[in-house]
Amino acid sequence: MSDREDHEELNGLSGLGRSLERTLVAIISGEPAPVEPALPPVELTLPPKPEFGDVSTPVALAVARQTGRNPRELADELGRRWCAGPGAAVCERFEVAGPGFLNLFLSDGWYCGATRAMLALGGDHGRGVLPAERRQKVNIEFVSVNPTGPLHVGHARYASMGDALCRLLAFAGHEVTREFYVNDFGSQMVKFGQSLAARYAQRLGIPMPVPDDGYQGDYLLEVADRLIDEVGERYRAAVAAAAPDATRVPAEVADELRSWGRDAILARFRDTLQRLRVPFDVWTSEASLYAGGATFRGFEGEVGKALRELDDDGELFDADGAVWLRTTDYGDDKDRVLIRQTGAPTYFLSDIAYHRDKMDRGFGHLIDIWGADHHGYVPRMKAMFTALPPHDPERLELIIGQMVNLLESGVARRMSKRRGDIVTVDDLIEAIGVDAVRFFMVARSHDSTLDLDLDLAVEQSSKNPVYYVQYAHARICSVLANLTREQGGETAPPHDEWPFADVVVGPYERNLVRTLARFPLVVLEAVERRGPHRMHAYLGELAAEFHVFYRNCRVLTDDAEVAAFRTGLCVATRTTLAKGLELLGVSAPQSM
RNA sequence: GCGCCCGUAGCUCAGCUGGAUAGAGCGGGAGCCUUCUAAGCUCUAGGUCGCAGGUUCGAAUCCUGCCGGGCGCGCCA
Repeated sequence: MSDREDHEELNGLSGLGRSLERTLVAIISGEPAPVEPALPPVELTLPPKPEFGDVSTPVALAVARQTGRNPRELADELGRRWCAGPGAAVCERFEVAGPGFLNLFLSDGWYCGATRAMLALGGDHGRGVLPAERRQKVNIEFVSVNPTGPLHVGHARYASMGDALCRLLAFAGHEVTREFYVNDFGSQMVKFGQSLAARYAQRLGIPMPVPDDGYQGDYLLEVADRLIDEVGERYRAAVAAAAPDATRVPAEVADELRSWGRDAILARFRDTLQRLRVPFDVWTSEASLYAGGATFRGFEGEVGKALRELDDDGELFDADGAVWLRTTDYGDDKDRVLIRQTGAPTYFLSDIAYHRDKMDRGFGHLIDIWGADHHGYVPRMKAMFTALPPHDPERLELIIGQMVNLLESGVARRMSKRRGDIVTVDDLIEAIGVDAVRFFMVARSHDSTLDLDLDLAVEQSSKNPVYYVQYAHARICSVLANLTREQGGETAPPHDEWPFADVVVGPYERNLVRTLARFPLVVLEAVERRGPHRMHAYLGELAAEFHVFYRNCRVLTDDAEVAAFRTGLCVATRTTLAKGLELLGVSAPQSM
C-alpha cells in the first residue's frame, strides 16, 4: 500500500485499526518463532478519560497471551514503530498504560481529515461495513400471526425491532428479505370463522353468541358490518338455521366467512404496518403450503414435499395413530406429532414445510423473531432444521423478544385478550405517534422486558429521548439555514471540494468527531449482535455530544476557517443523525 | 419439577465472544438564556454489578451451585 493510500485510510477509526494491525503483524512475523497469523483484530476504543489519549487499544494484551510476550513491551514496540512509520502523519505521541493499553494522541490534522472523509461519504458513511465474505442473503420473518384480530403492542415491538434490524443488515451489506408468515390455517381459523358468523348473525338480528373459545373482540362487529355491506343477507338462511350455535353453521358458509374475514384482517395488517413504516417484501400464506404439487399420504404442495423428504431420510415414524418426527435425535426433549390421529396436520408440520421452502428459495441465513411466549418451541425448530437439508442448525436463528408493559401514570396496564381489552398498534400510533413508537420499541435489548411509558412518550421535552434526538437534528438544520441566509451562499459545497483547511481543533470538536467516527462501528455491532438498541443509545450520545459542542462552539464565527470546519461538523452530524434515525424508521424533522 | 430470559445507582436500563477508577437517561440537590432553537447546557450526590464458590495476571462479563422475578412446558397456534 502506498503512503498516500495509507494516509487516506487513516481518516477512519477502522482505518487506524487496520494500519496498526499491519504494523503488529510485521512485528510478530519478525519474531524467531512466528505465531499463527490469526491475530485478534485491533479494536480501537474511546478511552474513558482524556489522559488516556484520543483512541486506545488493548490489542497488545490479547496478543501477548498468544505470543508469550510481555504486553507492555509489545504495546511499546507497536507504539514506537507505528508512530514513527505509518502513523507519523496523524499521531503526535503514544503512551503505554495500565497492564498494556496503547493510548494514542492524535493530531488536529487527523480530526480535520476524518471530518473531510465523513463529509465526502455523506449518507454512505458506515454503509457496507460488513466484509464482503461475510455478506449473505438473509430472510427475516417477523410479526407473523394468525389473521384473527388486530395487531397489539407486542407486535409493535417485534415489527419495530425486526424492521430496524432489516434496515441495519441491509445497510451493513446483507441482502435482506422481510417476510410475513400468515397463519391462516388450522383450528384457530375455524374458530375465527365461527366467531365472524356469530357477529354477522347478530347484526341481522339473529341471536347467536360468539363461541366461548372464539374471538370476542368488538372488532369483529365492524368486520361483520363491512361484510353485510358487501354481501347483504346472502348467508341469512344458513346462519339462522344454525342459531344459536355458531359451531353448527354449515362448513361451506363458515369457510367463506372465514376467508372473507381473513382478507379483511390482512388488509388491516397491511395498513397498520405501512403506517408503522414496516414494508414487508413477501407474505406467505400457511394455507397455501397445502396446495398443489406432489403428494404424500394425501398431503400436497410444500407440506407433501417436506413429508416425502423426511420420510425418505427415515426421520418419521408412526405411533398411536399419528405420524411423528423424531426430533429427539437432534436434541429435543420429546418427539413431535406432525399428523394427528384425526389426520389433521399440526402447526409444527406447516412450519417444517415453510422453513424448508425458505431454504429452497436460496437464502443463506434465516432469522425468525418470536415473542417470549413461543420460546418453548425453539428446541423442536432447531431439531427440525437439523433433520432437513442442509442439516445445518446454525443457519436458522431464532430471536426471542420479551414482553411489553404499558405504563399509564406510572402503573402497568394489564391487558386481557379475553376481555377484548387490548391496546392495538393503531391505538398506540394514535396515542404517541409513529416516531415515538418506533424509537421506544428499540430502546432495550430484545431479551429485556420493555416498559413503555405512555405519558413520557408524548412529552415534548428533553426527558423524552425521541424528541431529544430529533431536536438535535432540527437545531442543526436551523443553524445551517441561518448560515445560508447570512452568507447568501451554499450550505453544503460539493463534498470533494470541502473548503476548510486544517485548523486547531478544540476538545468539544474532538469529542464530536470521535463520536461521529464511531458510527460505522455502531452499525457493525448492532448488526452482529442483532441489537438495534445500540443504535438507539448511540443516537442519544451523538445528540448529547452535539448539544455540548453547540453550547460551547459558535458555528458562525469570524475566523473563516474555523467557521468552515464547524459548519462541516454540523453537516456531518446532521447526516449521521438522519441516517441513524432512518435505520430505526424514525423521521428526522427539519424544524420543531 | 424441567427449559429459556432477567437480576447492575432511588427508578428504567446499557455494558456480557474477559481488560484501565462499572456507564446513560429519569428522579434528588446547585447553577446557566443581551449571542446560531433553553425541546438545550454545566456541576453534584448516589453502586457489596442477587448470593456463594471456581477459572484467570485480570471477572459485571466465562463455569458450577443457590436465591428472587418473568415466560413457557398441548396430537393449540
